[in-house]
Amino acid sequence: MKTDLRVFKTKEALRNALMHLLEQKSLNSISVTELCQLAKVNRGTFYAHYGQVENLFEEYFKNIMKDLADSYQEPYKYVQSLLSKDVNPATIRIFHHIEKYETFYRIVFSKTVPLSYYYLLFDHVQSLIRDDVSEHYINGIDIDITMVSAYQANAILGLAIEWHRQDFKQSAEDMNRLLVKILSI
Amino acid sequence: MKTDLRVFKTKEALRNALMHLLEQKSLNSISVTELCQLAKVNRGTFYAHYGQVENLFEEYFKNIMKDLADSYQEPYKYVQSLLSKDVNPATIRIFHHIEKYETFYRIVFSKTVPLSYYYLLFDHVQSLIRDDVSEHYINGIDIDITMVSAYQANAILGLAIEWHRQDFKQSAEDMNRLLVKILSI
DNA sequence: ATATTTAATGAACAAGTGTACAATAAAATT
DNA sequence: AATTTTATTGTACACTTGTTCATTAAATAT
Repeated sequence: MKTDLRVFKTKEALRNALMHLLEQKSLNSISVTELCQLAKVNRGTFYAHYGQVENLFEEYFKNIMKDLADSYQEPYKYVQSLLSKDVNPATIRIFHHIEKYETFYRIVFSKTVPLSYYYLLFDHVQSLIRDDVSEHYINGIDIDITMVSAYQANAILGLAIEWHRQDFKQSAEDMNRLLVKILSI
Repeated sequence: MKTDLRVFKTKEALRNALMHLLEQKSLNSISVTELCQLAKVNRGTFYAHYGQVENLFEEYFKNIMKDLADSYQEPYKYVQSLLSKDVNPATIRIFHHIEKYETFYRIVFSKTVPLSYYYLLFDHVQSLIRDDVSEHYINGIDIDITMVSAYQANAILGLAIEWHRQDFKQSAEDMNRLLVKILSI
């Protein structure tokens, strides 16, 4: 069953309005009322689809996460010059992905945003890493793969947080080199 | 200049009211109105001190972070049986600290809470780790200590997140053993 | 093309938000 | 103990939130 054209239109209008507002103010300061006024959508209609502004943002979020997964599938362009036994290409791609969607990640890493966004990001990175980890450490029987991937995924996100904190002044390539250096310690 | 007794009383009343409410409902669902009704404090008075319920919570937060720092100063009770060249006692104390304040950390790690709490926690862990890191890697000249400590601090918090996600079913000792095992890989 | 389905609208509601200000009362100062 | 300072209170205001429901209108199905 395909979605009703009217639903598609209102969702699109709301999505566009949100994008415009996000250029001016932070996510948590955007009210349902002003969003609906800009989108020319009835407030009741908004509540029929989303409970709060954050839920609308999460739809956009999912698109970005899809790109993260897609870029993981891509040929490993960036790993050739950065050979190191412990580095896997997936982690290396992450900084380029963040650089590509910098505007988005400035929101995701901003203080006022709910922790749930970080968790969504964490989940994706963790699952990308889990595969590589499980292949690596199949021999060590009683090691908790979930915990190891949680450890490694969040370690890399720690670099991303610090990168954001330093206003993304380094290039994605810089971050790659840094990660390889840390892993080689 | 010491704080006015009235200010102390109202802040105390609000703090107590918040603690009672947090046992029943989540932080983000507590309204200023109900908080003030329970605390028997005028709503205007609340706004004179805090802008939102979260700001009140952050005062409580600072006390917990003080304990985290204090426990770092304590004799290293827990490290004797867990000797490993790369493990430092500070990181090992963290899981016991989290276990001690489990109720609190269930809030800090909950999805609806703003990312700022995670950052406050991150900051403290990072600064605890930074000292050990800088002592370790003084020889490697061009390594960014801030980035390395961000990496390691968040790695450990990754374990904490996964611990929380699994409802703290492991003991703090279990988590210590796990961390040592991961670091020894 | 017409009938049917259903999404969007507008209006109205109780409740919470954030702010302002004069009146009051509690604490600090003399 | 009397005076001054200032935090708290009560009240009011315009606004946002989240929900409900009958009406309208757009899309789908016949």
